Amino acid sequence: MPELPEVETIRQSLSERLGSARITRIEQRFPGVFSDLSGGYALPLTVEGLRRRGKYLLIDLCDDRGSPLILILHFRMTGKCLLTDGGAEPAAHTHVSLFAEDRDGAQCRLDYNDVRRFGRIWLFSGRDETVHPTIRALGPEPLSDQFTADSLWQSIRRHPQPSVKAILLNQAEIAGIGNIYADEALFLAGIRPSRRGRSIRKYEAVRLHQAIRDVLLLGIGHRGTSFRDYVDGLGRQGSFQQVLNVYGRSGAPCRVCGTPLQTATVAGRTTRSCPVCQK
DNA sequence: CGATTATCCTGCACGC
DNA sequence: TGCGTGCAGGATAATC
Repeated sequence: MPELPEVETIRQSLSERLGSARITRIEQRFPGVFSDLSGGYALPLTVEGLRRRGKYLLIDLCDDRGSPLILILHFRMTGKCLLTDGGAEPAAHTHVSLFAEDRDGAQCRLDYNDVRRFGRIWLFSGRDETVHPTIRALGPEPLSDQFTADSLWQSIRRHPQPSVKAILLNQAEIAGIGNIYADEALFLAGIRPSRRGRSIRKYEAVRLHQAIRDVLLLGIGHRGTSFRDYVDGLGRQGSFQQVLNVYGRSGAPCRVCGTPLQTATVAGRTTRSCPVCQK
């Protein structure tokens, strides 16, 4: 379930080698995962850089005629990118393979693998990721200056009825938070996930804003959370799962007060919290 | 119209 | 051991 820190780590892990590669061939196995321009481009495609927006990985490309293109990936739950020398056969459930050569002329291959087929890949002409309607509708990047305590406070005020967790998961309000980092941020902020937006006070929004930034930066620092499936673009696990406070710790003692952590369904998602530390 | 719920999809843990 | 069941969850469609 790659969220912002995982997608950022994937971006970093792929940047060095893929960031200057030339894609010579695209092989598509399972139809439906990848939607391209129906061949409206000329191979090879030169990679000009890798960016991220929310949970989306953006790969800037330039085709053989000099036309800019953008490849957009969303991993959803179990999507993975794996960059290898291409010696081994692609793993099971590999839906798309990009055959490429790196800066040194060495062959490499980027496999998109997704056992549950929830993830999607799009190829658009141009460089503007906002041609993708969902990306256009995304809220601020939580690690940018656009995301402030006041912008979070305004987001909460726009949604008095839904739970504060639902607001954090709403990509149109804040981009990139998923179930793991929502639970962790709410724990750090000392706020019960089921609290309705209308019950949140401004000082709590200020705390939550700081907690969101802290937990995302911590997640990136640990190179992501390898709780179940996640590995980066070179197949390496992250380590944030070792220091999670609540996610996946139902019934385990709270690291702060020792009370058993509780589980509930909030915003349609399994939600863990400390009944004592979170008010 | 905003909020909530169902749907997609497969591997794995679990109980009997 | 084998089999059935439920669960994981991001975005979107459907429904309330």
